[in-house]
Amino acid sequence: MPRGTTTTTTQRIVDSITAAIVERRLMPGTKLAEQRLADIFAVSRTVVRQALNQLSRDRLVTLEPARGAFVATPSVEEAHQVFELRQLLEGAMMRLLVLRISKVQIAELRAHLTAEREAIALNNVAERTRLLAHFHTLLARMTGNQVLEELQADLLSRSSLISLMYQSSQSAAESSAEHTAIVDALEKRQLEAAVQLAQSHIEQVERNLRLDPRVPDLAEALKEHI
Amino acid sequence: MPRGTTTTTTQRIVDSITAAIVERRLMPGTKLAEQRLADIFAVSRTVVRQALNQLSRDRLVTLEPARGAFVATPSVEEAHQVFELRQLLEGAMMRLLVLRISKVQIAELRAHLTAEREAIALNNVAERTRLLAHFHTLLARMTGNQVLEELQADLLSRSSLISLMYQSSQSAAESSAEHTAIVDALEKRQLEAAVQLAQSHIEQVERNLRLDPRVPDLAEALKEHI
DNA sequence: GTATTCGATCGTGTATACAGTTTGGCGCAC
DNA sequence: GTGCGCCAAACTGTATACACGATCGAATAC
Repeated sequence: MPRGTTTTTTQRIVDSITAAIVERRLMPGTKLAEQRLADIFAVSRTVVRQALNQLSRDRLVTLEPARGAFVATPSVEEAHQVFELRQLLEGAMMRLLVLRISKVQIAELRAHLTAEREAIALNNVAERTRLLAHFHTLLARMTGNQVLEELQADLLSRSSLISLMYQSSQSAAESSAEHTAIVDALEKRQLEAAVQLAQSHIEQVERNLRLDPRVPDLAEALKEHI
Repeated sequence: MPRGTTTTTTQRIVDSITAAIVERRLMPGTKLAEQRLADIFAVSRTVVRQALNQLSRDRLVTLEPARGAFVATPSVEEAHQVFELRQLLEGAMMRLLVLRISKVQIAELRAHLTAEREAIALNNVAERTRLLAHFHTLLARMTGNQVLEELQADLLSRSSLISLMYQSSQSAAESSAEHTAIVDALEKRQLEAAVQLAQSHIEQVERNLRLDPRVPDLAEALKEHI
């Protein structure tokens, strides 16, 4: 299809596969054969390859030479490193935001918090998951630093994959309460409190992953079916 | 050079172009036509396209739809954002390293500092530039966090492009002295001093860029030639 | 019955072909 | 002489073709 939307074709496939991964329709480790994807999206392998390359840069899929593309299976170590970096970054962001954040932005955050609580009250799982992640995107955006915002988006998508791989037992209500505490601290310009709250929030998210008892996927899968 | 040890054809071309950009053989704004690159590297456009896509993800080239690839010309704003993020990150790294760094690692840093001073004494410009950047790679590596290390590599390559675009008037000797002060603070586990030194070092690097008098390239170019 | 090797099939890696768009130049009108 | 428009060359975006390598199964040897 050579028509107009030239640049969006690849992106459409990237978005589609990303959504499929995040929404658990594609489980970690799943093979992504180029021709099958090409058939599904009614494009050539060329475009699919570009999409897979992008996804591999986002660490959502891994490319094994001469073997193909697979939905990424982040290791426990990688998971820890991602969350450690997020912890550093959120702390640093607080230092910026305490100085910079405006009343309008605080109001925007409050509105977001309300939306979070609504989705939780309605038990709208998909929406509440999206909103809980989007809170962090908002914070990054409010620094006014687009490079930082892009980095945050990167880390969030990786976190998303990690969370669904190591099923999180996180309580959404607790998360939202922690978000509220962070906004409170920001509003009062309490630097140390904001940093502390933001960092322990991320720590909490990581702690609620089932990281410890994991064994390689293969062994575990076999155990189930003896 | 940021990327891993995979020696595929595509990676070879990415590395080659990256080197050319960093070593100023390809100036910002230069058009990178696919067929010409394909001829030069004796491969097909397919491979060149993959390489250009990777480079655009690294922000070393920009892809304009239906127009082609160009060596990136980071804006003043983007430059500032990159350095702001680096400042945050280096500060955060200091907090980790003050807790984690070992005597062996300190020794490694000392050895590196010696190499820096040698290159400066010999006026070996290429080597001293490489070493001054590599100091920051080393710090990132010593956190033991590979995700952080990759991010740092990314930011350093972008900084490199920025530095050569907005010709830095940085004194290499001063930079190296600041590096030494950072290592001293780390060795003595002086948290606040280390953070302060690391951040003001990055600030210094940014301050030595010719960022201020810049206007959009077009307007400036016209001004010169009235 | 188990292990090993060989062959077929499938899939990736690269090259090439084709269609559509942008760009720069030439000519024509004013 | 200047400005506008049209045409051709060049280039990008996508599809297709082909070759090499990997994976899996079957058949054979032990």
